[in-house]
Amino acid sequence: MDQQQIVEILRKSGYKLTPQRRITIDALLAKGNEHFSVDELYRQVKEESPEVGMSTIYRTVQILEEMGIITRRNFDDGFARFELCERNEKHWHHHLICLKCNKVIEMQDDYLETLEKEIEEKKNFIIMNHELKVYGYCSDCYKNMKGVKFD
Amino acid sequence: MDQQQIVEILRKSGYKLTPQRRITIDALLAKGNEHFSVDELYRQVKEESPEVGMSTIYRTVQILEEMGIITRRNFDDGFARFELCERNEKHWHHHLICLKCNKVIEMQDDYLETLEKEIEEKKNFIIMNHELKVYGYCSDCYKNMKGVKFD
DNA sequence: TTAGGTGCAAAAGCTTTGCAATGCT
DNA sequence: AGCATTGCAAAGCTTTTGCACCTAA
Repeated sequence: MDQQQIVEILRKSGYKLTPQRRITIDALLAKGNEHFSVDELYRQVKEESPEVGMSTIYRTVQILEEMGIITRRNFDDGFARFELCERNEKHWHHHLICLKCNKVIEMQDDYLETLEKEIEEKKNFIIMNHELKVYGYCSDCYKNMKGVKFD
Repeated sequence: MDQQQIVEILRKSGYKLTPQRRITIDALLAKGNEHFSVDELYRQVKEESPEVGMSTIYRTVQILEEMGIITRRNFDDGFARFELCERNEKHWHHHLICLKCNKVIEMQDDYLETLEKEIEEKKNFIIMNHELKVYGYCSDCYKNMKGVKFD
């Protein structure tokens, strides 16, 4: 997703393209695929335009989230973080997390397509993104585990 | 997990069993398997003991989380929610979260059995628990959405 | 007895909002 | 021109903390 596409989506939705919004969009595109907090975005925007207010960033981020351009992620560190959505190449977040060594194994595949269709039909819910965390034991830890093993 | 087990865990960890804590434990057990916010818990506790302070609830919840009796869930709606841990029976957490009104729709079904088998085989990973969050728009919000709609 | 727990109120820290001024379209 | 948008400051929110008093063990 590039600037032009985002601007187009805003226009179609009846939002005005202000300089502040353009700079904010630039700033978040500069983050690439990395997640960012509103404050981090604010500081990056301020480098180019020091007069922009924090509330403008919050309001812009709100709109962009609503439009499905960015998604909110939570890392339980006290503030919300966001990430650019890749709508066409699905960029889902699947993680296998080992309870013993805390290793995080990333899953590239999207196993959930069938599941999604079912949810959209049965629950009447428009899916924009999802996040799956699987907790358990990686093979190494399981091998070396003392005591009771599970199945 | 019942009151006695929880009390036992507290005792073993050197925490005192105060009336406030006992009432709080009763209140969260009354929530069953539903998630609850600290405020919801606070109000339930107040029904029985109006003099209990909010900070006591916060502090008790903190301890219970640390002991592994409850788990924190974040739905990005401004406050933390908690859920009783079920140690032995697998208790999956599936939630549909509306990006607009923050409504959380719980999914009772476990759609992920096939997926699990695949992961265990392909990734050589012993699954103990998982958590799936699906973000999108509930039907009401989607109906009233301004501008571009997605499919 | 005494270390830990409680209630209150105030502080913290992220986020939202009211309002007058400003600026897209 | 008309109405959305902005910046500022103030308010709102949940959550944490300081402190004097209390209490379970």
